[in-house]
Amino acid sequence: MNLHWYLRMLYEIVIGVPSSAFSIKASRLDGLTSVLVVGTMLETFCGPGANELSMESAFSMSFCSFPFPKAITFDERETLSFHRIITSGAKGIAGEGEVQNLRISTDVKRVFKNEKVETQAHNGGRGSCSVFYVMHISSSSAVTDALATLALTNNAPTQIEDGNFGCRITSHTGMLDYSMTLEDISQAISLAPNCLEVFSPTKMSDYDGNFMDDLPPLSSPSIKGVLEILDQNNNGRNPISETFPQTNVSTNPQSEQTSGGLHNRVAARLGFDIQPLEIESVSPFANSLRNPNLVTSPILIVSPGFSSDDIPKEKSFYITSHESNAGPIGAPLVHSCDSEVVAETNVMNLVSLENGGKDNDKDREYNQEEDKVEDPNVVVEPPSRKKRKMAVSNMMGVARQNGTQMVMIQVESEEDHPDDGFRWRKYGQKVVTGNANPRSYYRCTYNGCKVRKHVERSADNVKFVVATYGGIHEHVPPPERISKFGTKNQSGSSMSQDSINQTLGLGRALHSSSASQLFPSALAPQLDMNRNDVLKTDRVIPDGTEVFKGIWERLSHNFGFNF
DNA sequence: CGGCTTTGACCGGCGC
DNA sequence: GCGCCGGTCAAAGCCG
Ligand SMILES: [Zn+2]
Repeated sequence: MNLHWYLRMLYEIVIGVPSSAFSIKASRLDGLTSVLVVGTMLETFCGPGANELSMESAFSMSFCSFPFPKAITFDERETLSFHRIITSGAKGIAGEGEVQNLRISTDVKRVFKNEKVETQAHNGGRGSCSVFYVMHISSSSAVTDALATLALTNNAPTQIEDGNFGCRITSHTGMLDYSMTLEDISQAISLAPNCLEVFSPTKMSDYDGNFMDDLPPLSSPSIKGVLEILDQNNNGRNPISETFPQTNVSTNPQSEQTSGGLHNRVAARLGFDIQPLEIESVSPFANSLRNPNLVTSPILIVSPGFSSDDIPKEKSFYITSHESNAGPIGAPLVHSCDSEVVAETNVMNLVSLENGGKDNDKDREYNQEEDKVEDPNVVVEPPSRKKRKMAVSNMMGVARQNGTQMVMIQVESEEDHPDDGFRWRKYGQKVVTGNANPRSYYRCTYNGCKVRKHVERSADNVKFVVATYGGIHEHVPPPERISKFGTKNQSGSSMSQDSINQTLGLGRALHSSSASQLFPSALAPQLDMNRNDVLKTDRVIPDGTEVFKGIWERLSHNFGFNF
């Protein structure tokens, strides 16, 4: 193994890439951090001393109470050492999780109709991290995809490390994510005595001061610096083998030394100090506000007065208050963004369209409400709406129509009526002006459920299917779907009422998921961790192309790499 | 026969 | 008021 290369790659990938490619400020602090490839999988690890990590959104699955096969039960999870859990609209990709020896892991598989697994993502971690962040999946997946691509392209050395927190990813998969709920988090907390706080942002301002978006530019350590650190760390010990178990997670964060801007900020916010960071990874949310081209999202906020040019024929689009009826948003789309390595269209943009001009008073009212729960990913982008829209691969929008909340989701799909977890009965079809593709009307077949939706192929791009949901399911998705895998909730405990309420979209508790905050999850397709066949609708993800390009350029420039 | 789609009729809101 | 249009109804048909 070429340690030199390894270290450089380590730095670049773990620190440099997020910074350069995504404007995610990050820094490498004391301790070992590694990136390696096992077979076709990329692995990243944080060594001893790590107490905070933001790397992989899929990790949120580890804390989910949602019943899915092979779920990691809370009491099995090595969460004891976490003293802080930070979520940021994270969603774990639908898939399965399992406990492997000495690590927490989640496996994510993308399974198509033919049952063939196309991509996989695997995450594993140990309790050596007392804190971990969960990045917005759209960004984290893009990052990890890029990293994986890069590492694989360069035949990164393979190394297996059992002892530490890490994630192993081949390629991110679907768009169907599970949203962590407060229930999940509270359970995690209850089982993580060292977890002093859970940061569950509910609106953009929650991130203020808690992430590095408003911090000075990252002062990336030079290669020399990295090597120096390496020398220090490697002083007599193998940086890789040294990583193991860290059982000495500090129980007294206040006594720990702080390091790093984010760290200081966090400490300040918390009122006490926390342990040094192994990695600082910042939510890309704020960055997306500034630079939508870097970190993108499939979410589309449709403002009142939205012109028909943007969304044909929807007469009344009003931003809703996005109350907190969180729940699984199943939008096949959105949030997850991940990565099918594909076209540039995979780069997602979250766009908040400006008012079209009419109903300004009302618009303003709605907008204000919107601001309160503004999704960090929302990008105000007045002009060139159409153009932006074209760049969006998956979108989600919220509107109010005829007094009922409407959620619009655009997802790439070959099927005219992508499966979203609920059962629907078609009750009409019409061709509406502005779109030669017929619009189909569906109503939820659940007894008494009033939820309806209409689905149509996008006039702009027939590859996309636009589904507009209205109403809230006051029930869970059809059991047959949930029990598809025939496994019971292995977390040992059944869903609490709150959890159920959230699932139903009735919950009023704040939700950790920004998406859930934005959208009445129950309106959207059910996010079902148990379904492997749903991912066919989520082919929208961000492409790693541009990211990789950025990485490549950076590597070439900094290190003279010539891949 | 249940569950679903198809499809023309119907209806109500809105703009002219 | 009239006609357009999006949305819905419901009878008929399809299918396993
Ligand atoms: Zn329903």
